[in-house]
Amino acid sequence: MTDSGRQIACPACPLRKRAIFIEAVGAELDFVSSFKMGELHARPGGAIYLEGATSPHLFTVLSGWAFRYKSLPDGRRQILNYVLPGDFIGLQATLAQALEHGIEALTDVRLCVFSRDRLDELFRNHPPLARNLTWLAAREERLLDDQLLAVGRRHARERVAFLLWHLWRRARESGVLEGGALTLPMTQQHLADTLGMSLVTFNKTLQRLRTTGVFTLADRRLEIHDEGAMATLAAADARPPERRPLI
Amino acid sequence: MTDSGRQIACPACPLRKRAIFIEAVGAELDFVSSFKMGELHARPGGAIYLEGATSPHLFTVLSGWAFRYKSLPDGRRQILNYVLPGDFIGLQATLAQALEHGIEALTDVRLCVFSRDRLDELFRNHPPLARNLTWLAAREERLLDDQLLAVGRRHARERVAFLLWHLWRRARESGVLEGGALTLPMTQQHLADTLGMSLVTFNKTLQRLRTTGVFTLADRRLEIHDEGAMATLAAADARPPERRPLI
DNA sequence: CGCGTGCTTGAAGCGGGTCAACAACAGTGG
DNA sequence: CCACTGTTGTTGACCCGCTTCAAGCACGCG
Repeated sequence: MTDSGRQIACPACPLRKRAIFIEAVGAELDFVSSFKMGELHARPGGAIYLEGATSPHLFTVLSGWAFRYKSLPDGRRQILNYVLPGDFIGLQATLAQALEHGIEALTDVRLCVFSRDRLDELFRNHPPLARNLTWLAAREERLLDDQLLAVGRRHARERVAFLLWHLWRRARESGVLEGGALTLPMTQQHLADTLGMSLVTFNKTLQRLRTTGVFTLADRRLEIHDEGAMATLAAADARPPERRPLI
Repeated sequence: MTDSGRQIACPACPLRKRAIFIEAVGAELDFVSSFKMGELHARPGGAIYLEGATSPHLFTVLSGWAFRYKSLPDGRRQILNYVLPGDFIGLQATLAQALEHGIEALTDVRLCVFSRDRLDELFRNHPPLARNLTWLAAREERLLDDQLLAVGRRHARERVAFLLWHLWRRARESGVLEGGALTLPMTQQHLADTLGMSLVTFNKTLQRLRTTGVFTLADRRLEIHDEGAMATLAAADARPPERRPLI
């Protein structure tokens, strides 16, 4: 993880142009600009947060993919969620306490760095931003609810379909779909660890799903041809994406 | 779900006396008092939130147990978390959107009712309370992280031990331990649905765990004799409970 | 007394886990 | 230039843990 040279000023942030993000008003944008301490660059495989460590920083992802995980003493790992551009991370930890999860970069990741110390100021002087933070926390919670339902109660087929469908939708929302296709930055081991299954089972389930023709996935290039059919395979129901705040 | 007669004024709330809750200062306590619209009573098995419905209300649990769940179209159910006295619920839903999870009472539950409409006012005029809300959302998220790790990556033995240990600790924090024992308000079916396993497996795993003597569970009365050993069985590590805000 | 609910236990089957081997490929160093 | 190595994806064989099916028991209640 190294400091990056070029900095993007918040009002000029390319993310803000995306339709999914609710536009911010001037005063708040000014505060966010001043709230931003700098940028950080993480390389693939690098730790953004270390499990069990403490960090005085909060981040917004500018570009790239990462994942949030927890692990057991013997090495078993559960991936909790993926982190995409526009996502705000670090809120889960309370001030003095150690992080209970780690975050690791999957690609090159550029992050806006904020100081935890100035959260008070944010809450005091910028209620709308405070509300946005809470909204984002609630959103994260909804994602976890879904994920928990998948891991706990969906069959292997449904789980795999669900994850691909989920990633597809999130990638589209975050604007990282390239020409109607998604290049997945993670290995099948990551995906298996997300779904609480073994690598082998993931692969074999994927093979069987490929025969449905509902999607194609080759060389990590995912294309979903029939989103409705995919949702059916996943035993999931689609709600339209909500516009969300960007900190 | 019916209206209850007697009302407790927030400054006199018996929950506030508990050491686990951070004491509130006057101005905020006054606002919470005015924020509180009334009380609600739910009977065992009654719905506090209906999956897929909308509700203009937020709640703090005054007494009793409930659980948060999601289900699949064919009836498979995943219990996401349990709700105990002092817990704040309803934040997960955004303003206009339908609730994506349900909450059902396990015992008689008394709830403080708040209006979602006045959240804006809370954020605008009471930054410390806003911060508390965010803190509580982050806490809920940490609980879900743990739960997801358990369901996804723990073995059946560890899962069952983990859940009992988890409930024990939360019950103690919320002050619902009676004479060093916890009377569980849920059936084994609930517990199995929490852990993403079948009722039969839960029961058989429980039988095997009973022989360790680390805890006793009979007639729904749980007693953990050696908390450290229990944590080992659960492949969990204990952090001391944190004091938390009460809305 | 009869019924419903929850707990317990046995038997049988299968879904997913583990072990193992190999192919494809990229990176490295001789 | 080409072995050598490590990573990722793929597939087969085998087995165990968990699920499903089934039945019996205890208890509370109308």
